[in-house]
Amino acid sequence: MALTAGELDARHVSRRGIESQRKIIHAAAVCFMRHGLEKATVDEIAQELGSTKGRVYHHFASKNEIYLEVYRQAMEYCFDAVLPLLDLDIPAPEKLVRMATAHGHVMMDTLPFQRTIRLGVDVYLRGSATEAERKVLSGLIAMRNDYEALYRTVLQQGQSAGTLSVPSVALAGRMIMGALNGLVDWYRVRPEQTWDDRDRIAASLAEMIVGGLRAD
Amino acid sequence: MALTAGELDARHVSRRGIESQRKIIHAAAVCFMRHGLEKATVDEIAQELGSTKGRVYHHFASKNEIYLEVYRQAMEYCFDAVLPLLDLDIPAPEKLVRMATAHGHVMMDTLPFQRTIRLGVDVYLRGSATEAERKVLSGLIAMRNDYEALYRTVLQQGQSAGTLSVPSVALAGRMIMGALNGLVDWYRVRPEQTWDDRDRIAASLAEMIVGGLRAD
DNA sequence: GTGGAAACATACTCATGGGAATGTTTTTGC
DNA sequence: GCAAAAACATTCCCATGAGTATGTTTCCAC
Repeated sequence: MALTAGELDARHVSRRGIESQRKIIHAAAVCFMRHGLEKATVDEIAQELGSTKGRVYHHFASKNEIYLEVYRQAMEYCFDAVLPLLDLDIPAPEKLVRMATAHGHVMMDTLPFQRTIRLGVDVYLRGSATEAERKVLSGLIAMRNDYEALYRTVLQQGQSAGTLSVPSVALAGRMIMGALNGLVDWYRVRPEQTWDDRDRIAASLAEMIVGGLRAD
Repeated sequence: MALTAGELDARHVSRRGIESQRKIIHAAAVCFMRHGLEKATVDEIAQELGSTKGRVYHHFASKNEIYLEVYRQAMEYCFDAVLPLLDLDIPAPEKLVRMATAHGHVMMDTLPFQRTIRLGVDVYLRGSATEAERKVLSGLIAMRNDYEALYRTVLQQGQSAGTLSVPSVALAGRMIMGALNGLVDWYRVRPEQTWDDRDRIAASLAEMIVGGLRAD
């Protein structure tokens, strides 16, 4: 399931090259967030790096490939933040709140990446993608589904344990994802904002979301 | 606040012309949903109508103008469905559930329009828009905010009446919108689906969302 | 220290699609 | 019923931006 970086293209190995790739991905995410997937040009991404197109196309075969890598990175951020929480030995409602809070943090901390995903998702790449690219995209969409499944698992556990009252696990999962991902639509980074400020947002949001699912 | 159709351009008046505009808007929404805002070409929109570019550009000055009109239409669908419910003399929690359910229905019934909004929102039009177009966009964004304010009003009423427990009205409003609008990301139209099926989705979703805000 | 490959920059090609210009038909006001 | 304006269709222009080809420089292996 885990798609290793560079699946489309196994040329790059050097340490410096990897670092350059990372920077390109990050610059691309910022540009995608600013101007959208199409309006953001490869030249602009290069400029964001204080560089030129040549550098970008040396590391990536196409703009699509860059987008896919941003997508993958965004998903990895989510998994890294939430996976550890699954092992916690706490009641399902509390675990859900913890997971949702963590997800909220990721949304705010990696905003350009998460925003990029929302901008196109499946609609981008339609037609104008190679067969290989489409396969990678399918894998990423599956990855996203796997991520949502983490929440459904806990929902199911809570339902079985009687700590949660969930009419439809699938629908509840959708609801949770929607409410949390909505963050990227309205959250704006403010320099003076502290971690505590963001934590209040994430925790409060998580509590409201899970609150509607608690068994009373 | 209410922006009348054709604000950008007051040429069109005839009954037939209006009808043609409506069809163009609808075809555009479908195309935008299918291929995204940029990938959807004006030629494709025309083809969706069984027509050509000439027709489209006779009624609209630019592709941007079409997008703005789709946006406005989407918002009108929302207002039309929810505004009447505000006069209902029922407790805030119940009213919220009714509003949320109605909104859910609109999301599913006018999917192409609602999906189009999410595809670009503020990010689309950046730079490549005339001053007039940007002003219209500002109005539409304000309209969207006014819509969310409807929910905040009821939230505040419930808070005051003690029927709701809302730590942050602003945040709760965001949460509700996010959870409901998320519908357009995963909902797929199925021919065999009845109104009752959709109502179960909308009602169940609404109940989960508001459930977390009830005063216990 | 030198050959060669990786890591870029520079300069080009070329398809695409928005929009304008222009022609043709249909409708409508009088 | 006849101008004339609206409602289209057809054709063309041209800016834009993805991708390529070809340099030039930097880095590392040996």
